[in-house]
Amino acid sequence: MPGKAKSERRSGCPVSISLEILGDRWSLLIIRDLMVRGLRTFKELQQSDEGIASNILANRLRRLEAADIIVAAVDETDRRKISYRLTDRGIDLAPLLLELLIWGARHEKTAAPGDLIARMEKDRKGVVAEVRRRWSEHDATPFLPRFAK
Amino acid sequence: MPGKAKSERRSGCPVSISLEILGDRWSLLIIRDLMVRGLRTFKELQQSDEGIASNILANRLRRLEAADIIVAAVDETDRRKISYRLTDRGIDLAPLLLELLIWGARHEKTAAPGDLIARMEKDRKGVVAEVRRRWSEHDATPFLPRFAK
DNA sequence: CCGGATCCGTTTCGATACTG
DNA sequence: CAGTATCGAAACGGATCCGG
Repeated sequence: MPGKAKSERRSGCPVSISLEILGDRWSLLIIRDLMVRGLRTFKELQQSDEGIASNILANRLRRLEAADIIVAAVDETDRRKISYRLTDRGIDLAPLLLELLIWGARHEKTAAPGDLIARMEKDRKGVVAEVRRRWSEHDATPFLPRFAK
Repeated sequence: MPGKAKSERRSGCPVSISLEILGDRWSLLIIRDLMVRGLRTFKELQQSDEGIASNILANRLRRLEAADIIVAAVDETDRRKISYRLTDRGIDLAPLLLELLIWGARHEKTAAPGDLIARMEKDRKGVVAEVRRRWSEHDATPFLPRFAK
């Protein structure tokens, strides 16, 4: 790669650093799909989110991997497939994602399972614990069945 | 290929919509500066975050305003100044921002007030309530004194 | 087929300079 | 002070190609 070191200023606040990884339209969406929708493979992720370009998806996956938020591993059941999983760091994003989900449900009137969100809001800790439990057990069950298309 | 509308695909999940607004490196940073650092004016915001370009800042401020997350108003004390404030929708982002802060403090080892974060983590509700209280009272006091430069 | 890599036109970003 | 104007650089994203 020619020409790498360019703009090298950043505020030093942890939030900034986090946003250097998460601060784009796709990264958190990918994490949501992994965490909450139970998606695993490149193709599943590509078909979700209604059309992320394959090169962009590949780029984000590598960035998230480099940030130790996800890991790529050969699928246990199907040796040909690669499945992406959240690391502990990635799972720790559950509270953040939950709040994002809650905020979106509250303020964007997209057809979202309102009652489910309401339950989430009342039991944040329980929800996060549930996500954590499922992931530690390698349970691929989607937490949310599906969002409105 | 002509015929189809251009970029008209988006998943419909509230998270996606939210990320259409928040999904960039600067927006949440600006919100943080308003909410947590007590910054108000264009210049303050520009000098914070170590160098956001003025055109980008202007652009983001207008986007956030269009999304009804912030409002621009003539400063009460100084008629020449314009001060930006969070709307109710914006204030509702407090839990999200708190989680982002916690995650960053946990996983990015930037010089952050670790004990303060720890207290935040133990009393999320209290912190959010405090932010809400200060904003409802038009109290401009920064919640966090200052981050490491 | 799956998981990308490459090419390439378009959009957006961002640094600097400038302005009401 | 609070922004525009400009313009090169980077990112995006669609199509296509490719190794396993």
